[in-house]
Amino acid sequence: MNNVRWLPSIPVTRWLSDEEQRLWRLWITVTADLQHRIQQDLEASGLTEADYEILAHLSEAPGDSLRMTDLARQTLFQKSRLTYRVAHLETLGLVSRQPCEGDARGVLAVLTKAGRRTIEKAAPSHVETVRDALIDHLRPGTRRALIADFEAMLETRSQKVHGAHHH
Amino acid sequence: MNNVRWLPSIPVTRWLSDEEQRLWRLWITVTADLQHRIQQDLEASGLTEADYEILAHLSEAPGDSLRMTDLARQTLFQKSRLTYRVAHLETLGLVSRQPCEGDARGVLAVLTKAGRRTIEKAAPSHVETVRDALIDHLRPGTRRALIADFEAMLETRSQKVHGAHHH
DNA sequence: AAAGATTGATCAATCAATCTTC
DNA sequence: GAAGATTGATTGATCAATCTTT
Repeated sequence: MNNVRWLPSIPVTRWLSDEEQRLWRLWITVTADLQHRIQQDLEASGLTEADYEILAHLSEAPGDSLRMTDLARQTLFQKSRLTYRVAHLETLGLVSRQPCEGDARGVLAVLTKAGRRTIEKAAPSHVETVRDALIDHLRPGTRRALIADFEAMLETRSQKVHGAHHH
Repeated sequence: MNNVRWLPSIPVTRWLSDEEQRLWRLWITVTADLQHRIQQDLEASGLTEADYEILAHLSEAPGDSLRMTDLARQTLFQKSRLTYRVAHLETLGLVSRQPCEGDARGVLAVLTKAGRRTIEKAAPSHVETVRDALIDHLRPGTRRALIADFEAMLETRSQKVHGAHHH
């Protein structure tokens, strides 16, 4: 697998070129600004970014519900974080917890009617924020190039992970 | 300034197209993964992402030092967050606080020798992580396109902010 | 024992005061 | 009073147990 292992192993740091440096700084700025504006926008609905993500995933799930583990996978949250956030959403009346049919260990997080109203009310301005802070500023060519590079990147990654399993 | 203000103001939500949606999901995934791997990598040096940023900015500043306010501006941190993080770095012996010449209100954060050793030790693998989780996966054309779009975006933004000042 | 989920303790981030110096 | 910086209180995130069911 490691086809250069017989070459002298000199740990040379490949520092960023001026252009790469510039891109990295811009990336940091744009990302920070994007996140900040998303948070600002969601304040009007009394939601955090994490809360919005949870509600969004539930609203797209069949039966407006998901098991905690599946929801954790989709949102990329840790289990404990999800537990705390869902508990919070429950106090707001936006989500309810229900026992899981056929598996007494499981817990189903279900979007309530108030939860659906909330996410549907918050969504338009959230999308507008994402557009205004990112998407609308990327030209069609940039979008296509990014999608291609990102997908190739994730493809490489999943192959690496898969490859690591049978060493 | 608002050249469409005489048009009927129908608040139509411009939902994301399939391609835009795909890009946005990829962006979220890539960004989350990038951040996660940066954190993982810095653990070896006992630093958080925030700590690294602070040390990095200090190491590039003249005299290895910056006033708290300036450091906050550069890192995009809030003042109180910076106070807590610098206090922590001080307990680690990586930064020291010194009174500010000529302005008794100011506090100078100064990189110590241990601080410089730490950042110089952490930097190579940090850069490698940034490359491996992002930069190296963007083709030259994608990089140029991104830089152009990002810069145009920030330019637009600063004009808007500037314009808002003399309403 | 492994999977699903929660809890307690700890650390980090945020917001609204507060304090000092300009 | 405004700028520079810190503090206290609160909320959020994380990690290592813990508990139950499979």
